[in-house]
Amino acid sequence: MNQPGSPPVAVPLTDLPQGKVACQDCSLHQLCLPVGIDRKDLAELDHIIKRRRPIQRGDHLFVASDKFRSIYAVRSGSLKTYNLTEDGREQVTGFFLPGEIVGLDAIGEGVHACSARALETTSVCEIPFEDLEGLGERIPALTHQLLRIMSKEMHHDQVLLMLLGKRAAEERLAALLLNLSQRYGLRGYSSIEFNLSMSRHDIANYLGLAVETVSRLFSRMQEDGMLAVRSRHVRLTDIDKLRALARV
Amino acid sequence: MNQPGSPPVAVPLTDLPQGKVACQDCSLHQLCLPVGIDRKDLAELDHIIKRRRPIQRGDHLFVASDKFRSIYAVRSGSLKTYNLTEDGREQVTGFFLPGEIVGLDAIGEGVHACSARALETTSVCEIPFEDLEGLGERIPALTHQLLRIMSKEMHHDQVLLMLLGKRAAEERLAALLLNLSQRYGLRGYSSIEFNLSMSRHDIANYLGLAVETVSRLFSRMQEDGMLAVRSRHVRLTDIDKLRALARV
DNA sequence: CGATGACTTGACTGCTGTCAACGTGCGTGG
DNA sequence: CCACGCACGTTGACAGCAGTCAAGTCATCG
Repeated sequence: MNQPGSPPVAVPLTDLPQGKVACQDCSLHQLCLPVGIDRKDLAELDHIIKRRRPIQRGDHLFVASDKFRSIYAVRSGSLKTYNLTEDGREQVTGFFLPGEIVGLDAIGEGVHACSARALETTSVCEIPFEDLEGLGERIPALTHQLLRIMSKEMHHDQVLLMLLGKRAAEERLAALLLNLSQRYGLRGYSSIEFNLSMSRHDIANYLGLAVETVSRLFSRMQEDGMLAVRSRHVRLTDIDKLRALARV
Repeated sequence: MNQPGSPPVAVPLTDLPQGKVACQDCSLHQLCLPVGIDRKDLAELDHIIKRRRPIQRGDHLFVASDKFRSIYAVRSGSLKTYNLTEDGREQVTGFFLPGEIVGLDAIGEGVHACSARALETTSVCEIPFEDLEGLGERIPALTHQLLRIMSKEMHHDQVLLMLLGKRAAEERLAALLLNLSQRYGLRGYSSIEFNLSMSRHDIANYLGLAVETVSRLFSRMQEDGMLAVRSRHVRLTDIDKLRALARV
């Protein structure tokens, strides 16, 4: 992990052939940028993508105010994105699982608007944006999928806004757990039992709560029989109860 | 205004030639979709745009779950977008001023994710999304600008997330006022004196606060000499103080 | 096995929401 | 033109949820 105090720097990563899986053969095919793109065009997309040595827990993929060059698809592991206030407080704005795209909010200004940091050992596919735009001119389906992904992320942000603006602490945590459950499910993992890759601190931060509050909530929800939690391992034992709580 | 109780419906609007200003001649040219697009291509864009009779304060431009057909550029007036929770509570997610684009978060699902309602008499340019995508295939600059706009809106959401998650009530209001100030300025209005088109209720809702809190904050900030407020008219009398408060 | 960071639990405080009453401005209709 | 009604906005009193501070437990890793 980067030492606190020293300003974070995105780790410079050398290209390595290891773990190179073509888009066509990638298990995340159905969740990622390739959705709706035919085999031939996929080969072209594959061609511009750079695959890199995995980054370690705590390493930065990019840092706010870095020049924007690429967007990134998570291949394995997970990331968080966050912003810093001037006085150094952090706001976690998202968690990214395999198949999800990070860095889209930098397109507008040409500079990264947030920082992205690995929650565990994580590999990503780097997609140089200039190349992607060029490719998009010849493959409309690619642009359409990019627009869809961005639009969905806008939607995600709005759900989060709703959580932070209108929901009590308990509802927020329930909503996050159900959201993660669904996303793990889509990725072929269990949707009722999973390991959180993010710390209590990150969860609290994302939900706009204090760590202690999150901790108390986990305990209470366990007492109430809706989940079993031991450290970062969570099992949802009463999804309906959770849903009622989250009102989703 | 729609009667409370009856479910809101987007007003069906007939096309009218009135107030028809071509994109080339529109004063919002530099703020809107046309940025970076040359004169010839602009004529094509102009061709697909529909201009409509103004909608009245309280009318809906679209409602969440409406089928997605078009995005809209605000020509004059202003809008708010909002979501409803299942139990009917509202979360305002954005205010839109002339030159800003509404409806982008519907691209992903093909269905509007939020509702958009006029805060005052408002005219919009309707841009059918299918046509726009088609045009984008021939005019890459158009797609680029669309991506930029979406990316900027993602950025806006993240700033708002930061406000709701990490900021005290006073900082939130200061940040909103400075943000509006800047946006009014860009549009050629005064950036230190303006009329809010949104009610205290909408402001409170947007900032995740109670109306009473917002009202108290306006009073306190006036006592502290950073602004003068009378009903919806606001004059920022000490922008530096406001900035210090908002920490922007 | 000890050190360090992550997490939990408890005690207390304070910000902001809720409830309530009152003031203000605007449009409508007599 | 004025009186009325209604929506919007302001102010005050009070309470509760969640934050802060503090201490202690647990887990992980060298």
